[in-house]
Amino acid sequence: MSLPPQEDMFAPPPPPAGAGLLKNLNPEQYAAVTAPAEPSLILAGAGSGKTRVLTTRIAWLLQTGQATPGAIMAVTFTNKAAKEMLTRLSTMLPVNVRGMWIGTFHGLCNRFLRAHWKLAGLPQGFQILDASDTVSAIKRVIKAMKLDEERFVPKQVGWFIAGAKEDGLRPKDIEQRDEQTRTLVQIYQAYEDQCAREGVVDFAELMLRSYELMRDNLALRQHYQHRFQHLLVDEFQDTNKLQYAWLKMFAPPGAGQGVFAVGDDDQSIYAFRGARVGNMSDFEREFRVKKVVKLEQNYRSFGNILDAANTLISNNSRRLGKNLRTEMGPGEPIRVHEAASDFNDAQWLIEEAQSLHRAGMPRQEIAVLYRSNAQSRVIESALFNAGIPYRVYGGLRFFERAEVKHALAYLRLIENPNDDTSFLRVVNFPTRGIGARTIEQLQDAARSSGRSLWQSVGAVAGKGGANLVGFTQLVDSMRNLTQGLTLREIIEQVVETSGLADFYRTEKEGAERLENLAELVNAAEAFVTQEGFGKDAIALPVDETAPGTIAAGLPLAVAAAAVTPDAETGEIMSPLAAFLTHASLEAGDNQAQAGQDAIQLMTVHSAKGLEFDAVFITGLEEGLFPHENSLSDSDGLEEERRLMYVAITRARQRLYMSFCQTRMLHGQTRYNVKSRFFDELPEAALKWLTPRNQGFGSGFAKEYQEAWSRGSGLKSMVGAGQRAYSNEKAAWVEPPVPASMKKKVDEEHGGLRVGKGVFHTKFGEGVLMTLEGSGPDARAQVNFGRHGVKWLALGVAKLTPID
DNA sequence: CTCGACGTCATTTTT
DNA sequence: TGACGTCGAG
Repeated sequence: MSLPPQEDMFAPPPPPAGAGLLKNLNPEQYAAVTAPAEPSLILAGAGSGKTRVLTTRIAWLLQTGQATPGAIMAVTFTNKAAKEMLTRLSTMLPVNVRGMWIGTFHGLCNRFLRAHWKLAGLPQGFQILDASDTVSAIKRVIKAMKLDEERFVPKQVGWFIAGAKEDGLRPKDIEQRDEQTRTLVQIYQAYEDQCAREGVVDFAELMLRSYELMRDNLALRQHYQHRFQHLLVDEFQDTNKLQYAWLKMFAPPGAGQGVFAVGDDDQSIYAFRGARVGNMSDFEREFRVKKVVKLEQNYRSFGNILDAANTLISNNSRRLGKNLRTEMGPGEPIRVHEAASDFNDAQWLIEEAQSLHRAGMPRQEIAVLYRSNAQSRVIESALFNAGIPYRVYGGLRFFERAEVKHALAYLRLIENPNDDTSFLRVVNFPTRGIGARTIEQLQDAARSSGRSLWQSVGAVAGKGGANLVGFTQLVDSMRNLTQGLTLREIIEQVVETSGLADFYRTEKEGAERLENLAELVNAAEAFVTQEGFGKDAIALPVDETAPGTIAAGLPLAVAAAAVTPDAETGEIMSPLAAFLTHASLEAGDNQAQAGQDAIQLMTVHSAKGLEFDAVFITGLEEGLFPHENSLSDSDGLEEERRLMYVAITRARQRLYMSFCQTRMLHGQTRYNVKSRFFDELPEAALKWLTPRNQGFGSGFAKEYQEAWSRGSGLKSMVGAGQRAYSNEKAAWVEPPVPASMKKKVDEEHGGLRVGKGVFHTKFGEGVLMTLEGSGPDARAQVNFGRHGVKWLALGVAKLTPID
């Protein structure tokens, strides 16, 4: 390892290289950033400056001359994290980002396979199937094999295949114990053949194919192991078996020098999709990590919040051990609220959120977290009725939208007509008289000849055949028309020529879809102009030291076979192909109602990595959180607890936890018991907004516990719960209504009259039909005509009287 | 091909 | 409850 240049002994000593970078680091962070180039495991607690440590480490390695950009690889799970890293890095140093390999596992695999497509046995312009493409491809295989889709559900078969790949298993490696497995393996094999024919790979294939190539090609492996002196891994606790094996392939040899793994075992919440927390301790053992650095100083939350998090998580066994601390003081207590129903809970929540907002907190800084997506509905409708802007995460993403996928399918066909998935998607969209029979005939023809649908068009005669030929001519003409155009022009051309634009222009709901297609053009433009990722993807794996070749050290013969760039431009992909890859690899933002200041609604899972001034954790009920499906084994419960830990540690200043006695779930009312997690929190950090142990009394809880220990789930308790509820209901006391709130409601009440007109920000004008209740429970029934008859809570809905 | 009726299902999810 | 997929009728 090279050392910083020697000081001139007569000159005043300059500050050591990299000193500026290290200025405001705490001792733990400092130790991590400046760790020697040997395997390091950094246990980074929530809010401990993990990203800062990672990026500063890279900057420090570069600035002290310990590494060149080309010797650094940094891996993340999400595009967002990768971008964040690049952005921060560029503020620290004027670095040549191009030479570094910073990206997601899949992004880097793509980069690697683009460079070595020939060795990997892939076509040069291979395209990537996203999750839904994969399912539909598998569906086609199952249909072609004439198997029962009831027994072989495409989605589940997809899990089987992805699971196998993530265990590093090809069809031949799978033990076929029973008939079912035997058939699954046959499907797997047929699916692989189909992918090979069509020149496409799925996400898991990106990983597995690169892993195998590294494993089987000594020269290549030596090249990369020599090149990457420093391998940095983010969110290490989320790696699966294959990803860990992949990392070991790239790790510099000699006990894995320079592998810098950052993770938090307490935030491992993805076991259900194959993540192995165990990789952390495996890494520690296999790489002989000398010293684990723990980042325990938290810069995000106040003391009560951290106390809650620490106390809760201490109930887990099998931890690497870590305790967060803060210098920010205890702050406010955690506010706990019990509601009679999910409806009431939502009303309370938005009233609370509104008062935070009135006190000056931006809505963006308020997050509502829940365990499962279904829980968002009540809250959404309450927010909607009250006219409060909100944003729900987790919806359809940009590149997953139907109209966008249609446009991409045409673009993919231009690149590769043998892409049957794309062919089927748009062969009759917009409709051009090609029916199911015709397509079936075509599929039969293709199957028997082992060719693609496109290649089999000629073989299908008859009335549908002519239309099919028309379709291929259309795609051919698009290919001709777009020759030599810029990416932007190509997409504009295709959207028009394909008939998509006209289709959506006539469609009554088409305006938004047209906007999205216009947005696709913008995205393409941004992709081409963007520094870093975009250009990298196009002018790929050309080594920074000698354009057109890859780095020295790789034997010539391998090099020649490995990288085959365009002789003139050095490009190995067309901008279009690169953009299509980008579209598969990055699904885009969940751009719901972006722009305005809105309350953030999301699952606890999607909140990981985020932070907010105020956080509401809702639905803290047994069976929901922890979820009933996770209770069968202790691993499941521990993961739920980690999930709760993640939820708690999202909050900076203010944290609310709420639960309700009854909840509408799957069209049935469920009667709930508060979450066991309340028993695992420090009493001193909590402040109950509602009287404790009201509502459901111990009677119900006991009955519930008994039912549970008999092995029957919560579902069987619905009847019993009902009885208990009606017994206990009389004991329920409404919490005292703050005078201020009462007054406000009364005032609003005052202006409204049954039978008179009212105005609502979302529904417009309506007629007030009924007024009932008082205080926070005051409700109004309003007929909004076109929008129907609605019940609105006066505590939240903005209703103004009109004459 | 389009539309409506009916049946089924219901943690968590990135790439 | 409600979203989604499949199937049959027009």
